Amino acid sequence: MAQKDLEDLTRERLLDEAELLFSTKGYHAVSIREITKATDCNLAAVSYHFSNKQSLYMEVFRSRWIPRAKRINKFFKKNLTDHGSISLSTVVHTLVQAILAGPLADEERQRHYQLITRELCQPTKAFDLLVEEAIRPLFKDLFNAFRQCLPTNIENEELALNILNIFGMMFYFSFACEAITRVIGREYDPHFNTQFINNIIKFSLHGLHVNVEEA
Amino acid sequence: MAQKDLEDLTRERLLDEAELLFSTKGYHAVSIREITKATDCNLAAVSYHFSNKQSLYMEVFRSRWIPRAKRINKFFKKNLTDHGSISLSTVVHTLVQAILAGPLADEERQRHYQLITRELCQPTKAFDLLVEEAIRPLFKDLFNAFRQCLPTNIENEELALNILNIFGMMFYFSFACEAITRVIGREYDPHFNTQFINNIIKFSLHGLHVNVEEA
DNA sequence: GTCTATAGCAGGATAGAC
DNA sequence: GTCTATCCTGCTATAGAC
Repeated sequence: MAQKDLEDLTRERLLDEAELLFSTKGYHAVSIREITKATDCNLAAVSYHFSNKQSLYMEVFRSRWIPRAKRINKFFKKNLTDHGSISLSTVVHTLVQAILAGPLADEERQRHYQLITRELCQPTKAFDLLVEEAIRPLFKDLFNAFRQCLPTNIENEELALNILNIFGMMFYFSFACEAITRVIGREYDPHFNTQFINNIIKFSLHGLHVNVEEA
Repeated sequence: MAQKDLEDLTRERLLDEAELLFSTKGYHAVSIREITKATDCNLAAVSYHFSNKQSLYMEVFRSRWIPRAKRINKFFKKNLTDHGSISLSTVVHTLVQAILAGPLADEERQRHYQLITRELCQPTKAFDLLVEEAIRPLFKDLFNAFRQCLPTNIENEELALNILNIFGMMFYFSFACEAITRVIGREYDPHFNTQFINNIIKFSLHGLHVNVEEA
């Protein structure tokens, strides 16, 4: 049993370090040597636990990224139903909070969105998994939620584009944070965080082109 | 003279192929062998013309990316001044058209924004160059243009965030086009292009929270 | 300026001891 | 399950012929 724990521990720590390194540097810029060194274990451990580098990469998504995405989706759904009536303002607030504040710590969030941004830029077979397991379900929930509080004359295609717009803004502030810091000269301190989160909410609410009262 | 042209030709073709490969696969995923093979020239040509791989990468930005960004900036400024009075609608239309339609062909645009997305995700020293030569100048022009047509009670910080929002949406549709196609099941045909461009313009105009008439 | 040849190294993967 | 030792491929970079 103690042996079993130890196995798992090495395996889990490999996944943690791999995710961190893959997200910050990208798949090809990271070597197995670097990962095992950071994990403080032997080079052969990757082969033993995951058989090869590519499978380790996939496993990072399977056992780290997707469960985290599901937590976010659940957080969104729960907070939405906790509100009695679903208004547009509620949906947007809940969505943006789930993605940009939500259940993730700041570094965890950055890792999460840098990983998917690399896949968005150049999808691999990992992306198919994400779409099926996490992206499409969230998209579907969002679609239904918005449908309940937007005028019925808005077409499906326009609604889809508007949802993509909101994700565009949220992703941008997540994956490009180092670059944004350099350009506008502000750190992502808690004050700035709430500032751009509120700004995205406000921008999205008006962007959706419906006059709404403050929630 | 013919000799000189030939030199330049190899050098230029290397830059073209390098940009294409770096943008689609990322720096580390591309080897000099792959670049020279695609250029149909010798492996040593990179060393001769650029001394090493890193310098070739930098030169792609210096001689390809930045001139293209300057063309876009010029396109924006020219079209803006061609309109007599500067309204908010004009600024947003002109910006979005410059970035998403503008002077670039479709593949060229995708290359352009995939390259910078990789730098946004994980800035290298190339990014400092881009900020100085292209990003800050455009940002400054945009700031001035918006200042002329937005109520003066909007703070600088909010305006900056709103500009970033718009860029977030525009970048997203550019670099993630393959992923978006997979998720929503639509190709980037000319019809879809105009559709999402118009959607971003509309969303941005309302997002900026000022009631505007159609231009 | 272009090419061949090669030095020298880092990477992924695996066999086999413990 | 962990580790050492090693194979082998593919990379960057360069020396030197043409």
